[in-house]
Amino acid sequence: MSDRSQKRAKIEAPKENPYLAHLSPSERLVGGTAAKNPYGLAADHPLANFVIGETTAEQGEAAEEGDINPFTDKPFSDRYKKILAGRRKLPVNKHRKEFLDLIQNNQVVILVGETGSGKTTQIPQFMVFDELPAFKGKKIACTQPRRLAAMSVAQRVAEEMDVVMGQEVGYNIRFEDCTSQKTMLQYMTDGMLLREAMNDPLLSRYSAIILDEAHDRTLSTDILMGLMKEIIKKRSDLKVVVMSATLDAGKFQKYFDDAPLMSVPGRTFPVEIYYTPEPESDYLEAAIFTALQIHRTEDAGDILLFLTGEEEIEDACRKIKAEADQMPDAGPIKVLPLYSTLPPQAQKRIYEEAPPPRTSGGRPGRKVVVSTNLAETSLTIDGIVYVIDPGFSKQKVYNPRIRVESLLVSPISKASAQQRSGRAGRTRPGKCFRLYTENAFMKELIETTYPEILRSNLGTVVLQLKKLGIDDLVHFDFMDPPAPETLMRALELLNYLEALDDDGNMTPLGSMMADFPVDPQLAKMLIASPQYGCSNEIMSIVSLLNVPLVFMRPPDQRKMADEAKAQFSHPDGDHLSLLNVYHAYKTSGEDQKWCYDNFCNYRTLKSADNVRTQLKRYMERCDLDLVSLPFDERPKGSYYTGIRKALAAGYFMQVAHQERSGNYLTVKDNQVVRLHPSSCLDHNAEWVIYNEFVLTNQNYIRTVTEVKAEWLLDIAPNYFDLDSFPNCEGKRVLEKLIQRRKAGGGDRDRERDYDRDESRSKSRKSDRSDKDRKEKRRR
DNA sequence: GAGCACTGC
Repeated sequence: MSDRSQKRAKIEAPKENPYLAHLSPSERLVGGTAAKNPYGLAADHPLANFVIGETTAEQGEAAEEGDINPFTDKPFSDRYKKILAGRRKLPVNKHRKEFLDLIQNNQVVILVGETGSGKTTQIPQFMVFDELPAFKGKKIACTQPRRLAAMSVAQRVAEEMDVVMGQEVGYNIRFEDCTSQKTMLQYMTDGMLLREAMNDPLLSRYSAIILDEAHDRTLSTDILMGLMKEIIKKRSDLKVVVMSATLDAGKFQKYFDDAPLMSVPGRTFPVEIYYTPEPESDYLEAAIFTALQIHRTEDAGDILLFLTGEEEIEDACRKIKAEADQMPDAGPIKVLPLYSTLPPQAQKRIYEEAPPPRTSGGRPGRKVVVSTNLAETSLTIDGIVYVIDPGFSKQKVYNPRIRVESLLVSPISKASAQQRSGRAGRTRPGKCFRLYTENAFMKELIETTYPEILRSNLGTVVLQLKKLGIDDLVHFDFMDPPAPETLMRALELLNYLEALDDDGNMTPLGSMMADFPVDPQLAKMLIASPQYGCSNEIMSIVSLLNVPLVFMRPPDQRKMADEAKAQFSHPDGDHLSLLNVYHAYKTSGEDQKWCYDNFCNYRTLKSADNVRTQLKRYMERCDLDLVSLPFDERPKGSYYTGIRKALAAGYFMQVAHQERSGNYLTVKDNQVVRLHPSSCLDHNAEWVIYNEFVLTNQNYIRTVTEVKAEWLLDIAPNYFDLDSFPNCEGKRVLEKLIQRRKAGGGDRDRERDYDRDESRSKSRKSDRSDKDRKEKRRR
């Protein structure tokens, strides 16, 4: 006890300022001295007797049950009282005292709460009454991995506290800061808090930080947890609560040096689990069969089926619908797909009611939702009684050897299986059909899904850590330390980009790169772009690279869609086509109909424009010039040449060279790759840079633009140190080029670039017609 | 001649 009071020294009460008496407590706080503590409140104020860090559950509850809202000084509404009654029934409410005891006597508390426990809405409020953050000129933050959750929980809590959203309670997510000077409780995305930490490494604006959904183990949550361990050493006044849903809380507890753990039961209904007696050879077929079986034989109640991706889902939906419609002894069925790239209005259909029976008293109608992992955590569908879990999902994996991230259909974890089955018991008892054996569940499934940090390229993570002032990455206390090779790859990348020097220290350039909310390569490109006279264009291109594909291609209108896309094609590469699309979109007046007519995704373009506005703000903040080259500059083509050089300034490590065989080989790694068929690059380009390496049945490079070997040597001499190159044609070409330069032809070489550009474009046309003729002959 | 699980700044 005494230890704590030393840490959290009581604040001496200043004399109340009578001129502030007409203001609400939180308004009195802003900038005023009275604001510093609650003792500046009138004696009959609901919080008058509260001592920060020493309040009791009874005090908090009494204040909540009073007539006057202590944070606004307004009478509580009737709606508030109704909501309050509901809150009192949440499982977490019984643990208010226990929680306060723990948080008052410990700096870090781990809290395990199952779904429906109320932890996300109530715990932050418990803390508000104990911390009274506004009286200290501080705030309480509660992080969420997803934006939607941050927004909707904030909305809910604002209602529960009877305040206007964005005032005392608010949220802060990218593109939308819904907080004010008065905000004392702020929900936010974990990425947002991380970004804040990069500029305020002690997070001094907060008196308490709650990391919610920590079991999700997002990259940001993992970094934040490591950061919390650092910060609490330096800020004894900071309280930290780590909230998680799964049972592996012991791991969190251990990580935070045996912090106390509190467990709150959930409020869900029992779910009966069924396993298959034998392993299934074809999970898709088994899943469809099971869905139909349930539909024919089980009582009313909707079905949720988990599959791995869009194509599989659409396929399954068709088959289930077709077969169910053939069943004479079953009720009507409504089959609905759900995945993130589905347009929002199609996504909303999952909330539609199941169809009624064909005749009164007939077999029940049923809704079947066929979904990706989206329905496992991000979205909740009420009314689900039956869950079918084939046991697979697509997961990101990173291969540091070839530096490639890819998606792989993999078995899920036990935690994931549990989460899935839980979806059947939201509103009443349910059943979960696992399409694998109980033995497989027990012995083959891993406990929890590997955290993202073990499955990702860590370029951005390492840069962020450096920006946070963590110099010694090898000894940084990761909850799960990434493979040394993955860290090495990241350090190597950042060193070549000159974000880190040879000793691994962050350069001023690296510090600036970390400010941009994009991959390091793209950040480098943005920062270099003014030197190439084209920062306006690079901002547009980078924005489009940071949103999903803009080009729509409905299966039944492929030809039209491809024709529409061809209008934007630039012969030298896809990055320039993106620029064309952006420009056309802006010229259309950001017209939705124009997008529809041209097979462009309006929402995507709109969000790209949002991103661009943000990037522009960062560019200005970094004092980078916003410039364009004159379009009709002589020699011809220099406008696009400037842009391509700027692209190379960021992408010089993602280069492929075309061998005489016609194959492309990636530079240094010597992976055989092909241009993605969607590429608009229409001629044999010897050197290309690419945005993305897509690993499917074949190796593809996607979003590709032609560059010149000369540029690469100029831009990244360190990377193009040929001693480090494996033997290949590209290496020999570069060697010859270097020899020629040594012989003194360097500058003339560069002047001739543009001439060659023109001659190249001529030969390109003849290439094309050559090819066409050959095609015809073959037929 | 194609296949984008899901988030986030």
